[in-house]
Amino acid sequence: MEFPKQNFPEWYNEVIEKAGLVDKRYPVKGMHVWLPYGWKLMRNIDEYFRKIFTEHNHEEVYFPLLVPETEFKKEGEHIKGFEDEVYWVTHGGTTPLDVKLVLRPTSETAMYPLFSLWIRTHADLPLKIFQIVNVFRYETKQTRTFIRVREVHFFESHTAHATAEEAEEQIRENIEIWKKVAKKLALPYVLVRKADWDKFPGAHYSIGAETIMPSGRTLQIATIHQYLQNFSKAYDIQYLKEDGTHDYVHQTTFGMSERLVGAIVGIHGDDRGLIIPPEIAPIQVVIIPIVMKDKERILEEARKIKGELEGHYRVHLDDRDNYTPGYKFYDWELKGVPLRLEIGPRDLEKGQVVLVRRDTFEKISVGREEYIQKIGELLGDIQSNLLSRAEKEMASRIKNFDILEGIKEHDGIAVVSWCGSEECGHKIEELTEKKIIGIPMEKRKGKCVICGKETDTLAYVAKPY
RNA sequence: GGGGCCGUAGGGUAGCUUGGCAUCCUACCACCCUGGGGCGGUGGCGACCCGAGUUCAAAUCUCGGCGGCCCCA
Repeated sequence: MEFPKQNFPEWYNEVIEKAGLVDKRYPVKGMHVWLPYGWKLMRNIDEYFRKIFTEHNHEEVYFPLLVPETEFKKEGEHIKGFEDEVYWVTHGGTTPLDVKLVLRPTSETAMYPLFSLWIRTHADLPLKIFQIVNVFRYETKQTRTFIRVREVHFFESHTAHATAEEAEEQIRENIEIWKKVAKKLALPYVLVRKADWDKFPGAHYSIGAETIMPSGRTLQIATIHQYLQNFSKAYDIQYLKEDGTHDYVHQTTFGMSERLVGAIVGIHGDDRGLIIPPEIAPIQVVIIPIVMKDKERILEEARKIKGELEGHYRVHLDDRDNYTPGYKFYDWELKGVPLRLEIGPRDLEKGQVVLVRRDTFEKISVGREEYIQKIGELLGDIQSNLLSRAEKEMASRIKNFDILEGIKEHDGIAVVSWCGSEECGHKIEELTEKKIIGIPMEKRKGKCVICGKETDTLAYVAKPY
């Protein structure tokens, strides 16, 4: 690595390419190529989404990429929020289309016309589906790999319920799912309710999971939205109740994206490169044979070890002949493999292997009779260590402020009392030159930093990506 | 939204002011030598973002396009 992590923007750009996550040279702005190693990481995350949402009674579907303009424009707030940043398909070949098509920026407008056909009676509810697809947004701001891109690898779940209470219950369930996801990825976060002017276009309210990157900027890594009947009225999604009357369904969504990879890179990495949490690492253990005179004997032993570990862990044997062990150490550290296993002549003699942790660089010699189990313990320990040290780091960047002074310079989240009015909210944003990224669940008595009114509402003020 | 910097082999660069043979490092290929923290040697392959203009001549100057990076709002 050429850049230290302190130099975050440069470090970030360097590590994602050198570690083999993406190739940014694709000649369209805001779009990059996923390389095998990076794609495997993304796919491991996707697989977890499939598992956890299936356990929570969601079913996977796939809707088309193109949405007709007529459907896209049905919900007023939604279209206002997105019309400036969608890609339009205007021609079929050389023939102009009668009805233009948009590349989905998210799939509400693709799905809900079909929801209207699928949902007839209360027996059809709740409906819970998800899909993992690419969405397109014509970002006008500076693009950043994983963090702000024009083609986004996206997860979205959509639910429909009979009552507002059931939709609220779904929001609570989504939060529980998010907690599991965050643990799996070892990501620290805070949950906030978005300010009214900042909620998802068309939503009744929005909840965001926000984390803090090393630059001090916050990154929204998951969003949960309560729509109530805002979309069902626009798309005429009605069901027949037991009493014979009709009502519109109540809807929620949950979205996550490749930003999670950006967060993992930024939050866990160090001066030597990536550190990938064991739970989702493409390779959990890399075996490096230290081959000297006994080349064949050691390689044979390394292959045997690989065979022994394969049923338990995701393991890779680096038997490249043209590189020295030292080179391989640096290489796999850059790629963030959580655990390295060295096997050389000395170990062979003693019937042991050497294990080296990526998070602490601790070296552990362990006998062959117990090493399989020890690896499991170490991987678990690395996972929890990554999370706890990231949580500590994040907590140190969240600071209370009684006055506006100092907030501008604070690298992280400033917590202030706020009366909740849009007027005072915008003043806070203007004076601090930052944004209210949301309202924490936590309440505390105080006086609004702008108008001085008594309040128990707090605001998180930060510079978001 | 505003400002600035930039585009030369796979990657990183020199050359650009003052137009004329494109520099070095790395990677890659071949052979030799090696191996518990980025081995070394010899030889080789490989580039001026795209388009238009000025000119005898453009990496270099002018204009446009595409793309990248940083900072500020």
